[in-house]
Amino acid sequence: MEVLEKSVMIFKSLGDETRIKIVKAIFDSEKKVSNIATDVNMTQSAVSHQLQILKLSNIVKSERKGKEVYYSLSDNHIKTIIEQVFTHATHK
Amino acid sequence: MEVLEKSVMIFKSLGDETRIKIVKAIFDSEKKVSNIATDVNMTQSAVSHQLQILKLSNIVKSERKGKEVYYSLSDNHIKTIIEQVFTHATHK
DNA sequence: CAATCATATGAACAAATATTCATATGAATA
DNA sequence: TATTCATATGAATATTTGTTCATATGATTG
Repeated sequence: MEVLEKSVMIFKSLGDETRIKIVKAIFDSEKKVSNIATDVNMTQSAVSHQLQILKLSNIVKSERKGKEVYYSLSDNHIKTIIEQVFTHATHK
Repeated sequence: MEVLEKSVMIFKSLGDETRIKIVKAIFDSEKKVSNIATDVNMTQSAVSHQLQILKLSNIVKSERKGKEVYYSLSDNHIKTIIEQVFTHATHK
């Protein structure tokens, strides 16, 4: 995939209130799916679907630990991007 | 509007191939609508609609000069954000 | 001030997307 | 190994979104 397409995917992935909430929920530390669902007040299924989208665009990564799957941000670069946008949104 | 909502708007606005192309077209210098339309190979109307979305989320600003309206990025912060995402997309 | 040029906008249609529901998969444990 | 727990996934539906077409607005110029 081209850089432009990938960039669009990243923006698109973050351009949804549910997904931004998910990202915020795991911003500082990994969480398992059921806890994320509680945090963002959505069904397990809906959250799982959205997590797959975030994963496909390399925004989050996952790690299975026994029965549970833990999700976290894929790297610090993503954090920087999100913080920048939050800052921009704050001052405009 | 809340910061989270505004942030979603910014991401959503940039999460579309047409709009990213528009943003790229005016990345270094302002351009009038008709020239943007030519650059991104779309109708004037479609471009104008998308420019309104970009404007609503404070990504671009506009200035009328006679009959023509020139669009440019609203500030350097937006540039930084886009460059960051492009960099991330390049390395993943 | 009528005509023309540039851009904006509303409505309609088509395409993309999010959520729900039912169920499948995968792992632990009794 | 049958059951239970946690997560993933497919299909269907409902909503959102992008483009087109027709036309409106705003500004220049003859």
